[in-house]
Amino acid sequence: MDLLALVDCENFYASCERIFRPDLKKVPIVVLSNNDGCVIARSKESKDFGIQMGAPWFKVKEGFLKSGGQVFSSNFALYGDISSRVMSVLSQMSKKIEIYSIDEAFLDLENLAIESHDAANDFGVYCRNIVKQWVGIPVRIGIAPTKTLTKVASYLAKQQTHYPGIFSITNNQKDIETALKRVPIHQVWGVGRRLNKKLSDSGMKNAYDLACSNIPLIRKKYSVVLERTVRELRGERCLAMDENPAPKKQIVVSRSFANKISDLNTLSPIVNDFGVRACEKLRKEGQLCSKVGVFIRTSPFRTQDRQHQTIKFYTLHQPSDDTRDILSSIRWILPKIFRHGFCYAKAGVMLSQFTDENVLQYELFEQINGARRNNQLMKTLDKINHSSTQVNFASQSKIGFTAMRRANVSPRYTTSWFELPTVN
DNA sequence: TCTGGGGTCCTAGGACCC
DNA sequence: TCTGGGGTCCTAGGACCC
Repeated sequence: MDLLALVDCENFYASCERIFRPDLKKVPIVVLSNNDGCVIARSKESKDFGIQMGAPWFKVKEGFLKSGGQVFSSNFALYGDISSRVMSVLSQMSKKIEIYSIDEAFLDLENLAIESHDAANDFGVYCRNIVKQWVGIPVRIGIAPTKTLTKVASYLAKQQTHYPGIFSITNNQKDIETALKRVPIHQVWGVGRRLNKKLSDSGMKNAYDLACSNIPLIRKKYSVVLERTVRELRGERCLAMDENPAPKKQIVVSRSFANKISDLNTLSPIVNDFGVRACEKLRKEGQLCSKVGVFIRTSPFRTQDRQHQTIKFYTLHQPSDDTRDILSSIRWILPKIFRHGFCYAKAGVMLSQFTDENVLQYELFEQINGARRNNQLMKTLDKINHSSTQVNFASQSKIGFTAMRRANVSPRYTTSWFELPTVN
Protein backbone atom coordinates (compact mmCIF):
# COMPACT_ATOMS: atom_id res chain seq x y z
CA MET A 1 0.00 0.00 0.00
CA ASP A 2 1.36 3.38 -0.96
CA LEU A 3 1.00 5.68 2.01
CA LEU A 4 2.16 9.11 3.10
CA ALA A 5 2.69 10.41 6.62
CA LEU A 6 2.21 13.94 7.86
CA VAL A 7 4.37 14.67 10.87
CA ASP A 8 3.21 17.77 12.68
CA CYS A 9 4.93 19.20 15.76
CA GLU A 10 2.39 19.75 18.52
CA ASN A 11 2.08 23.37 19.66
CA PHE A 12 5.49 23.88 18.12
CA TYR A 13 6.71 27.21 19.49
CA ALA A 14 5.35 26.47 22.94
CA SER A 15 7.00 23.04 22.86
CA CYS A 16 10.33 24.64 21.86
CA GLU A 17 10.22 26.93 24.87
CA ARG A 18 9.45 23.94 27.08
CA ILE A 19 12.54 21.99 26.05
CA PHE A 20 14.71 24.35 28.03
CA ARG A 21 12.18 25.04 30.75
CA PRO A 22 11.06 21.62 31.99
CA ASP A 23 9.61 23.41 35.00
CA LEU A 24 6.87 24.65 32.65
CA LYS A 25 5.72 21.15 31.74
CA LYS A 26 2.16 21.62 33.00
CA VAL A 27 2.07 25.42 32.89
CA PRO A 28 -0.03 27.17 30.22
CA ILE A 29 2.31 28.80 27.69
CA VAL A 30 1.62 31.33 24.95
CA VAL A 31 4.04 32.70 22.36
CA LEU A 32 3.44 36.17 20.93
CA SER A 33 3.91 37.58 17.44
CA ASN A 34 6.47 40.25 16.62
CA ASN A 35 5.92 43.35 18.68
CA ASP A 36 4.15 41.19 21.26
CA GLY A 37 1.01 41.95 19.28
CA CYS A 38 -1.04 38.80 19.37
CA VAL A 39 -0.94 35.15 20.37
CA ILE A 40 0.54 32.91 17.67
CA ALA A 41 1.11 29.70 19.62
CA ARG A 42 -0.46 28.06 22.63
CA SER A 43 0.28 25.02 24.71
CA LYS A 44 -2.59 22.61 25.30
CA GLU A 45 -3.22 24.14 28.72
CA SER A 46 -3.59 27.61 27.19
CA LYS A 47 -6.04 26.30 24.61
CA ASP A 48 -8.03 24.67 27.41
CA PHE A 49 -7.92 27.96 29.28
CA GLY A 50 -9.69 29.51 26.31
CA ILE A 51 -6.94 31.57 24.66
CA GLN A 52 -7.79 31.89 20.97
CA MET A 53 -5.28 31.73 18.13
CA GLY A 54 -4.48 35.28 17.05
CA ALA A 55 -5.99 36.85 20.14
CA PRO A 56 -4.65 40.38 20.77
CA TRP A 57 -2.29 39.99 23.70
CA PHE A 58 -3.39 43.15 25.49
CA LYS A 59 -6.91 41.76 25.69
CA VAL A 60 -6.07 38.42 27.27
CA LYS A 61 -2.90 39.33 29.13
CA GLU A 62 -4.33 40.04 32.54
CA GLY A 63 -6.51 36.97 32.90
CA PHE A 64 -3.85 34.68 31.49
CA LEU A 65 -1.01 35.86 33.73
CA LYS A 66 -3.21 35.93 36.81
CA SER A 67 -4.05 32.29 36.29
CA GLY A 68 -0.35 31.43 36.33
CA GLY A 69 0.32 31.36 32.59
CA GLN A 70 3.77 31.93 31.13
CA VAL A 71 4.30 34.24 28.14
CA PHE A 72 7.13 34.33 25.59
CA SER A 73 7.94 36.80 22.86
CA SER A 74 8.71 34.96 19.64
CA ASN A 75 12.26 33.63 19.36
CA PHE A 76 12.62 32.51 15.77
CA ALA A 77 16.32 31.83 16.10
CA LEU A 78 15.42 29.09 18.57
CA TYR A 79 12.40 27.72 16.69
CA GLY A 80 14.26 27.59 13.40
CA ASP A 81 17.09 25.62 14.93
CA ILE A 82 14.81 23.15 16.70
CA SER A 83 12.86 22.75 13.46
CA SER A 84 15.95 21.76 11.51
CA ARG A 85 16.78 19.17 14.18
CA VAL A 86 13.32 17.64 13.90
CA MET A 87 13.58 17.59 10.11
CA SER A 88 16.97 15.98 10.21
CA VAL A 89 15.62 13.17 12.42
CA LEU A 90 12.64 12.72 10.09
CA SER A 91 14.97 12.52 7.10
CA GLN A 92 16.33 9.33 8.62
CA MET A 93 12.84 7.82 8.71
CA SER A 94 12.13 8.08 5.01
CA LYS A 95 14.13 8.63 1.85
CA LYS A 96 11.49 10.98 0.51
CA ILE A 97 10.59 13.89 2.72
CA GLU A 98 8.98 17.23 1.98
CA ILE A 99 9.52 19.92 4.57
CA TYR A 100 6.22 21.71 4.34
CA SER A 101 6.59 24.37 7.02
CA ILE A 102 8.59 25.13 10.13
CA ASP A 103 6.68 22.47 12.08
CA GLU A 104 5.41 20.01 9.47
CA ALA A 105 6.78 17.48 7.02
CA PHE A 106 5.34 14.90 4.65
CA LEU A 107 7.07 11.53 4.49
CA ASP A 108 6.64 9.04 1.68
CA LEU A 109 6.29 5.58 3.24
CA GLU A 110 6.41 3.72 -0.06
CA ASN A 111 9.61 1.90 0.81
CA LEU A 112 8.22 0.69 4.11
CA ALA A 113 5.59 -1.41 2.33
CA ILE A 114 3.00 -0.86 5.04
CA GLU A 115 0.03 -3.18 4.54
CA SER A 116 -2.12 -2.74 7.62
CA HIS A 117 -3.35 -0.32 10.25
CA ASP A 118 -1.15 -2.00 12.81
CA ALA A 119 1.96 -1.58 10.71
CA ALA A 120 1.08 2.06 10.06
CA ASN A 121 0.47 2.76 13.72
CA ASP A 122 3.67 0.98 14.72
CA PHE A 123 5.61 3.23 12.40
CA GLY A 124 3.85 6.22 13.94
CA VAL A 125 4.74 5.20 17.47
CA TYR A 126 8.36 4.60 16.51
CA CYS A 127 8.64 7.96 14.78
CA ARG A 128 6.95 9.85 17.60
CA ASN A 129 9.16 8.28 20.24
CA ILE A 130 12.39 8.96 18.40
CA VAL A 131 11.63 12.63 17.77
CA LYS A 132 10.56 13.09 21.37
CA GLN A 133 13.67 11.39 22.68
CA TRP A 134 16.22 12.94 20.34
CA VAL A 135 14.88 16.47 20.04
CA GLY A 136 12.34 16.82 22.83
CA ILE A 137 9.40 17.82 20.65
CA PRO A 138 6.09 15.94 20.71
CA VAL A 139 4.74 15.20 17.22
CA ARG A 140 1.38 14.13 15.84
CA ILE A 141 1.32 11.72 12.93
CA GLY A 142 -1.35 11.21 10.29
CA ILE A 143 -0.90 8.36 7.82
CA ALA A 144 -3.01 8.07 4.66
CA PRO A 145 -2.89 7.60 0.86
CA THR A 146 -3.00 11.34 -0.06
CA LYS A 147 -1.74 14.57 1.46
CA THR A 148 -5.23 15.90 2.10
CA LEU A 149 -6.13 12.64 3.81
CA THR A 150 -3.01 12.79 6.01
CA LYS A 151 -4.34 16.15 7.19
CA VAL A 152 -7.64 14.46 7.98
CA ALA A 153 -5.75 11.73 9.84
CA SER A 154 -3.70 14.30 11.71
CA TYR A 155 -6.89 16.03 12.83
CA LEU A 156 -8.30 12.73 14.07
CA ALA A 157 -5.01 11.89 15.77
CA LYS A 158 -5.72 14.67 18.26
CA GLN A 159 -8.68 12.69 19.58
CA GLN A 160 -6.96 9.34 19.69
CA THR A 161 -6.75 7.57 23.01
CA HIS A 162 -5.55 4.14 21.91
CA TYR A 163 -2.56 5.40 19.96
CA PRO A 164 -2.25 8.94 21.26
CA GLY A 165 -1.21 11.38 18.55
CA ILE A 166 -1.33 8.79 15.77
CA PHE A 167 -4.05 8.00 13.24
CA SER A 168 -3.94 6.02 10.04
CA ILE A 169 -6.28 5.71 7.09
CA THR A 170 -5.63 2.84 4.69
CA ASN A 171 -6.42 2.80 1.00
CA ASN A 172 -9.85 1.30 1.55
CA GLN A 173 -13.06 3.13 0.67
CA LYS A 174 -14.88 2.10 3.82
CA ASP A 175 -11.95 3.21 5.96
CA ILE A 176 -11.74 6.58 4.21
CA GLU A 177 -15.49 7.11 4.45
CA THR A 178 -15.57 6.47 8.21
CA ALA A 179 -12.75 8.94 8.78
CA LEU A 180 -14.25 11.66 6.57
CA LYS A 181 -17.56 11.58 8.40
CA ARG A 182 -15.79 12.61 11.58
CA VAL A 183 -14.24 15.77 10.13
CA PRO A 184 -16.20 19.03 10.03
CA ILE A 185 -16.03 20.79 6.68
CA HIS A 186 -14.04 23.78 7.92
CA GLN A 187 -11.28 21.43 9.13
CA VAL A 188 -10.60 20.22 5.60
CA TRP A 189 -7.23 21.34 4.24
CA GLY A 190 -7.96 23.92 1.55
CA VAL A 191 -11.30 25.03 2.95
CA GLY A 192 -10.81 28.43 4.51
CA ARG A 193 -13.25 30.96 5.92
CA ARG A 194 -14.95 31.87 2.64
CA LEU A 195 -15.30 28.38 1.26
CA ASN A 196 -16.56 27.14 4.59
CA LYS A 197 -19.37 29.65 4.43
CA LYS A 198 -20.30 28.81 0.86
CA LEU A 199 -20.08 25.05 1.30
CA SER A 200 -21.96 25.08 4.59
CA ASP A 201 -24.67 27.22 3.02
CA SER A 202 -25.09 24.62 0.33
CA GLY A 203 -25.67 21.99 2.96
CA MET A 204 -22.30 20.30 3.38
CA LYS A 205 -21.45 19.54 6.96
CA ASN A 206 -18.43 17.28 6.94
CA ALA A 207 -15.55 16.14 4.76
CA TYR A 208 -17.59 13.19 3.57
CA ASP A 209 -20.26 15.47 2.10
CA LEU A 210 -17.57 17.34 0.19
CA ALA A 211 -15.97 14.13 -1.03
CA CYS A 212 -19.35 12.99 -2.40
CA SER A 213 -20.00 16.16 -4.34
CA ASN A 214 -20.15 16.32 -8.11
CA ILE A 215 -16.68 17.07 -9.47
CA PRO A 216 -17.54 18.95 -12.70
CA LEU A 217 -19.93 21.07 -10.66
CA ILE A 218 -17.30 21.83 -8.03
CA ARG A 219 -14.91 22.88 -10.75
CA LYS A 220 -17.48 25.08 -12.43
CA LYS A 221 -18.83 26.69 -9.29
CA TYR A 222 -15.55 26.99 -7.36
CA SER A 223 -12.17 26.16 -8.81
CA VAL A 224 -9.74 23.54 -9.91
CA VAL A 225 -8.16 23.88 -6.47
CA LEU A 226 -11.26 22.62 -4.70
CA GLU A 227 -11.65 19.91 -7.32
CA ARG A 228 -8.24 18.60 -6.33
CA THR A 229 -9.27 18.67 -2.69
CA VAL A 230 -12.35 16.57 -3.48
CA ARG A 231 -10.32 14.06 -5.47
CA GLU A 232 -7.70 13.83 -2.73
CA LEU A 233 -10.41 13.20 -0.14
CA ARG A 234 -11.55 10.29 -2.27
CA GLY A 235 -8.06 8.82 -2.18
CA GLU A 236 -6.83 10.01 -5.56
CA ARG A 237 -3.40 11.61 -5.39
CA CYS A 238 -3.40 15.08 -6.97
CA LEU A 239 -0.75 16.77 -4.85
CA ALA A 240 2.66 15.25 -5.41
CA MET A 241 5.45 15.04 -2.89
CA ASP A 242 7.77 17.96 -3.50
CA GLU A 243 11.19 17.10 -2.20
CA ASN A 244 13.07 20.01 -3.74
CA PRO A 245 11.10 23.11 -3.07
CA ALA A 246 11.18 25.54 -5.97
CA PRO A 247 13.11 28.75 -5.45
CA LYS A 248 11.12 31.57 -3.89
CA LYS A 249 9.14 33.86 -6.17
CA GLN A 250 8.77 36.68 -3.76
CA ILE A 251 10.47 38.02 -0.64
CA VAL A 252 8.65 40.24 1.82
CA VAL A 253 9.96 41.98 4.90
CA SER A 254 7.35 43.88 6.83
CA ARG A 255 6.57 44.91 10.38
CA SER A 256 3.96 46.65 12.42
CA PHE A 257 5.32 49.56 14.42
CA ALA A 258 5.36 49.79 18.18
CA ASN A 259 4.26 53.42 17.74
CA LYS A 260 2.29 54.84 14.84
CA ILE A 261 4.30 56.94 12.39
CA SER A 262 3.03 60.07 10.66
CA ASP A 263 6.10 61.68 9.16
CA LEU A 264 8.24 60.60 6.28
CA ASN A 265 11.55 61.29 7.99
CA THR A 266 10.77 58.76 10.68
CA LEU A 267 9.31 56.26 8.25
CA SER A 268 11.97 56.10 5.55
CA PRO A 269 14.91 54.84 7.61
CA ILE A 270 12.72 52.05 8.95
CA VAL A 271 11.52 51.05 5.50
CA ASN A 272 15.15 51.09 4.43
CA ASP A 273 15.85 48.56 7.18
CA PHE A 274 13.25 46.29 5.62
CA GLY A 275 14.90 46.77 2.23
CA VAL A 276 18.32 45.86 3.60
CA ARG A 277 16.95 42.73 5.24
CA ALA A 278 15.06 41.75 2.10
CA CYS A 279 18.26 42.00 0.05
CA GLU A 280 20.11 39.79 2.51
CA LYS A 281 17.42 37.15 2.03
CA LEU A 282 17.57 37.62 -1.73
CA ARG A 283 21.33 37.03 -1.87
CA LYS A 284 20.98 33.99 0.37
CA GLU A 285 18.52 32.60 -2.20
CA GLY A 286 21.02 33.25 -4.98
CA GLN A 287 18.50 35.32 -6.89
CA LEU A 288 18.27 38.73 -8.52
CA CYS A 289 15.10 40.77 -8.48
CA SER A 290 13.65 43.13 -11.05
CA LYS A 291 10.74 44.51 -9.14
CA VAL A 292 10.73 46.35 -5.85
CA GLY A 293 7.51 47.15 -4.04
CA VAL A 294 6.86 49.25 -0.96
CA PHE A 295 3.61 49.24 0.96
CA ILE A 296 2.36 51.28 3.90
CA ARG A 297 -0.88 51.12 5.78
CA THR A 298 -2.70 52.61 8.73
CA SER A 299 -4.19 50.44 11.45
CA PRO A 300 -7.49 48.88 10.32
CA PHE A 301 -8.38 48.45 13.99
CA ARG A 302 -8.41 52.17 14.71
CA THR A 303 -11.67 52.77 12.94
CA GLN A 304 -11.89 56.30 14.28
CA ASP A 305 -8.74 57.24 12.31
CA ARG A 306 -8.63 58.07 8.62
CA GLN A 307 -7.46 55.02 6.73
CA HIS A 308 -4.92 54.78 3.97
CA GLN A 309 -3.16 51.82 2.47
CA THR A 310 -1.24 51.53 -0.73
CA ILE A 311 1.50 49.72 -2.58
CA LYS A 312 3.70 50.87 -5.42
CA PHE A 313 6.30 49.11 -7.49
CA TYR A 314 9.48 50.16 -9.22
CA THR A 315 10.95 48.07 -12.00
CA LEU A 316 14.73 47.96 -12.14
CA HIS A 317 16.39 48.36 -15.51
CA GLN A 318 18.50 45.37 -14.69
CA PRO A 319 17.95 42.51 -12.22
CA SER A 320 19.96 43.13 -9.09
CA ASP A 321 20.75 41.87 -5.61
CA ASP A 322 22.67 45.01 -4.72
CA THR A 323 21.21 46.67 -1.64
CA ARG A 324 22.04 50.08 -3.08
CA ASP A 325 19.73 49.48 -6.06
CA ILE A 326 16.89 48.44 -3.80
CA LEU A 327 17.43 51.39 -1.47
CA SER A 328 17.27 53.83 -4.34
CA SER A 329 14.06 52.20 -5.55
CA ILE A 330 12.60 52.71 -2.09
CA ARG A 331 13.78 56.30 -2.16
CA TRP A 332 11.84 56.75 -5.40
CA ILE A 333 8.65 54.99 -4.27
CA LEU A 334 8.12 56.02 -0.69
CA PRO A 335 7.62 59.78 -1.11
CA LYS A 336 5.13 59.02 -3.89
CA ILE A 337 2.89 56.87 -1.72
CA PHE A 338 3.29 58.61 1.61
CA ARG A 339 0.50 60.98 2.60
CA HIS A 340 0.56 63.54 5.35
CA GLY A 341 -2.07 63.39 8.04
CA PHE A 342 -2.22 59.62 8.42
CA CYS A 343 -0.93 57.48 11.27
CA TYR A 344 0.86 54.57 9.64
CA ALA A 345 0.94 51.32 11.58
CA LYS A 346 2.79 49.00 9.25
CA ALA A 347 5.08 49.03 6.23
CA GLY A 348 6.92 46.53 4.14
CA VAL A 349 9.26 45.92 1.23
CA MET A 350 8.48 43.31 -1.38
CA LEU A 351 10.94 41.93 -3.92
CA SER A 352 9.74 39.95 -6.94
CA GLN A 353 10.36 38.99 -10.56
CA PHE A 354 13.42 36.95 -9.81
CA THR A 355 16.08 35.58 -12.10
CA ASP A 356 18.83 33.22 -11.14
CA GLU A 357 22.08 35.05 -10.50
CA ASN A 358 23.89 32.64 -12.81
CA VAL A 359 21.74 33.27 -15.86
CA LEU A 360 21.75 37.03 -15.82
CA GLN A 361 20.90 38.62 -19.13
CA TYR A 362 22.77 41.86 -19.65
CA GLU A 363 21.31 44.89 -21.32
CA LEU A 364 22.46 45.68 -24.84
CA PHE A 365 24.38 48.76 -23.79
CA GLU A 366 25.35 47.57 -20.34
CA GLN A 367 29.00 47.85 -19.55
CA ILE A 368 29.49 44.32 -18.37
CA ASN A 369 32.38 44.87 -16.06
CA GLY A 370 31.18 48.17 -14.75
CA ALA A 371 31.94 49.07 -11.19
CA ARG A 372 28.52 48.00 -9.92
CA ARG A 373 28.66 44.53 -11.48
CA ASN A 374 30.50 41.49 -10.20
CA ASN A 375 31.48 43.44 -7.18
CA GLN A 376 32.43 41.80 -3.96
CA LEU A 377 30.95 44.52 -1.84
CA MET A 378 27.66 42.83 -0.99
CA LYS A 379 29.33 39.49 -0.36
CA THR A 380 31.80 41.14 1.97
CA LEU A 381 29.01 42.99 3.71
CA ASP A 382 27.07 39.76 4.24
CA LYS A 383 30.17 38.10 5.60
CA ILE A 384 30.80 40.89 8.10
CA ASN A 385 27.17 40.96 9.17
CA HIS A 386 26.88 37.18 9.28
CA SER A 387 26.28 36.71 12.99
CA SER A 388 25.22 40.19 14.01
CA THR A 389 24.88 43.47 12.16
CA GLN A 390 28.10 45.44 12.29
CA VAL A 391 27.92 47.58 9.17
CA ASN A 392 24.88 49.63 8.20
CA PHE A 393 23.82 51.83 5.32
CA ALA A 394 23.62 55.49 6.25
CA SER A 395 19.96 55.62 5.24
CA GLN A 396 18.97 52.83 7.59
CA SER A 397 17.46 53.60 10.97
CA LYS A 398 19.80 53.41 13.94
CA ILE A 399 17.37 51.34 15.92
CA GLY A 400 16.40 48.93 13.16
CA PHE A 401 14.40 45.92 14.17
CA THR A 402 15.27 46.42 17.81
CA ALA A 403 12.47 48.98 17.87
CA MET A 404 10.12 46.05 18.22
CA ARG A 405 8.61 45.26 21.54
CA ARG A 406 9.90 41.92 22.73
CA ALA A 407 9.36 41.99 26.43
CA ASN A 408 9.55 38.28 27.17
CA VAL A 409 12.02 36.74 24.80
CA SER A 410 13.81 33.55 25.85
CA PRO A 411 17.56 33.03 25.29
CA ARG A 412 18.83 31.72 21.96
CA TYR A 413 19.86 28.54 23.77
CA THR A 414 21.09 26.67 20.73
CA THR A 415 22.37 29.35 18.39
CA SER A 416 24.36 31.79 20.52
CA TRP A 417 27.47 30.95 22.53
CA PHE A 418 26.52 33.62 25.02
CA GLU A 419 23.08 32.26 25.72
CA LEU A 420 23.73 28.57 26.31
CA PRO A 421 21.57 26.97 28.96
CA THR A 422 23.35 26.58 32.28
CA VAL A 423 23.00 23.74 34.75
CA ASN A 424 23.31 24.49 38.42
C1' DT B 1 -2.01 52.39 24.86
C1' DC B 2 -1.75 47.72 22.84
C1' DT B 3 -4.42 43.60 17.05
C1' DG B 4 1.84 39.18 13.13
C1' DG B 5 4.58 37.92 9.14
C1' DG B 6 5.56 35.41 5.04
C1' DG B 7 4.22 32.75 1.46
C1' DT B 8 1.57 30.13 -2.78
C1' DC B 9 -1.72 29.36 -6.51
C1' DC B 10 -5.64 30.57 -9.51
C1' DT B 11 -8.56 33.59 -12.30
C1' DA B 12 -10.14 37.30 -15.07
C1' DG B 13 -9.23 41.04 -17.87
C1' DG B 14 -6.35 44.02 -20.62
C1' DA B 15 -2.55 44.75 -23.81
C1' DC B 16 -0.32 43.02 -27.36
C1' DC B 17 1.27 39.75 -31.03
C1' DC B 18 0.75 37.09 -35.45
C1' DT C 1 -25.53 43.87 -43.56
C1' DC C 2 -21.28 41.47 -42.45
C1' DT C 3 -15.42 42.90 -38.39
C1' DG C 4 -11.33 36.06 -36.66
C1' DG C 5 -8.84 32.93 -34.06
C1' DG C 6 -5.31 31.74 -31.20
C1' DG C 7 -1.91 32.78 -28.24
C1' DT C 8 1.33 35.08 -24.46
C1' DC C 9 2.40 38.08 -20.77
C1' DC C 10 1.29 41.00 -17.05
C1' DT C 11 -1.46 42.67 -13.23
C1' DA C 12 -4.77 42.88 -9.55
C1' DG C 13 -7.53 40.61 -6.57
C1' DG C 14 -9.19 36.59 -4.14
C1' DA C 15 -8.50 32.58 -1.49
C1' DC C 16 -5.82 29.65 1.06
C1' DC C 17 -1.85 27.96 4.14
C1' DC C 18 1.34 27.94 8.31
